[in-house]
Amino acid sequence: MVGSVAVDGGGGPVSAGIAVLRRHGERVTPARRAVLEVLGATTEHLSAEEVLGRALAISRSLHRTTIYRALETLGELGLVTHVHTDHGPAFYHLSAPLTGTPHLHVRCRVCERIMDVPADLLDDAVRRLRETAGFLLLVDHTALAGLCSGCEAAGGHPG
Amino acid sequence: MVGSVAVDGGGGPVSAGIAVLRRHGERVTPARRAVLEVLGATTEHLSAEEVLGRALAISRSLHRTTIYRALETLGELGLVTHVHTDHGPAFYHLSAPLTGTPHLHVRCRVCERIMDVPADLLDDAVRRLRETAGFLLLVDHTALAGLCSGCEAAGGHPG
DNA sequence: ATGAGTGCAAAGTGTTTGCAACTAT
DNA sequence: ATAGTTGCAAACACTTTGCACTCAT
Repeated sequence: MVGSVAVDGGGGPVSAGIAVLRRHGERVTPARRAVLEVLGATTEHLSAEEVLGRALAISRSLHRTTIYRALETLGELGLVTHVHTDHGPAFYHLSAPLTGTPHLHVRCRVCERIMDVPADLLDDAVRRLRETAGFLLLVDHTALAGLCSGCEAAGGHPG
Repeated sequence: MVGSVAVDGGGGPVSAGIAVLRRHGERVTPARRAVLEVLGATTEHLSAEEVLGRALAISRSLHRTTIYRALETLGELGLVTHVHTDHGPAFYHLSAPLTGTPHLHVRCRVCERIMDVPADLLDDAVRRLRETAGFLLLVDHTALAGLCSGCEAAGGHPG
């Protein structure tokens, strides 16, 4: 059930997300509500495990599997986005239409933190690859790896 | 045991690799030899599982674990490189000093094939991120995802 | 001979699936 | 009422680890 999302109508990302669920005939369950609340309460990028941990504080009886399924559904509706990393889990956050701040991600190999980077960072690469190989780069679900300035200064190993 | 690699002395990547092993006091075992032969015989990018399959044709009694350990050792010596993908396994190939053809990788989300792309594809992004955030992008071990021209034409879903 | 390398079993992560029970509509 | 959701257990894919045994040096 793929769909598009409307911008936040003013009631905050949670109610905006719930409205989208309703509009698509999806049920509004405690699990989905909790996931929206968790992601709406932070600008961090959370792993499924972290979402579960915080969601339990809201709903108390949620299962890990349910979190994965809620994240999947919300993702299909365009409410939630995820980034994959080379090692370790995927990280989730509200998608740009809800937050209004599109961005890409990089991840430090040493401290493992996710950093937001400008949405147009890879535009040059996208254009080049389209022109030379006809390959359509989809850059938003993959975090490139590297060393943040702090870890590089500390002599961190590239891994 | 991190090390640097010498260019191929003319005897092909396998003997060059063996020379590097010796130079570093690493043992030259059937497993390591087989892995070098497998990767030296193709320009494809192989998963550990595929390396195992082909290596068994050479040596007959190798274990999956041993392949992972051989790939790790050869990687530390700079002989073998790997790329991570969003879903699915990592893919291995001889590193540029042995093959003489440096490149990066992208992967089609539909047909799952790995494609080589120019080594300088992300230079602009690397420079921008260094200048604006002091972040050192290490782009060589991560395959960006996308749609190859064939699968895009066929209406493939971005997944 | 001796310690690095191997085979095997087992565990470890992160994620998905099958199915009966539940609940939002 | 009833289909969509959930909880649980179990499987899944990929990779790593512990330990006794073997073989390259």
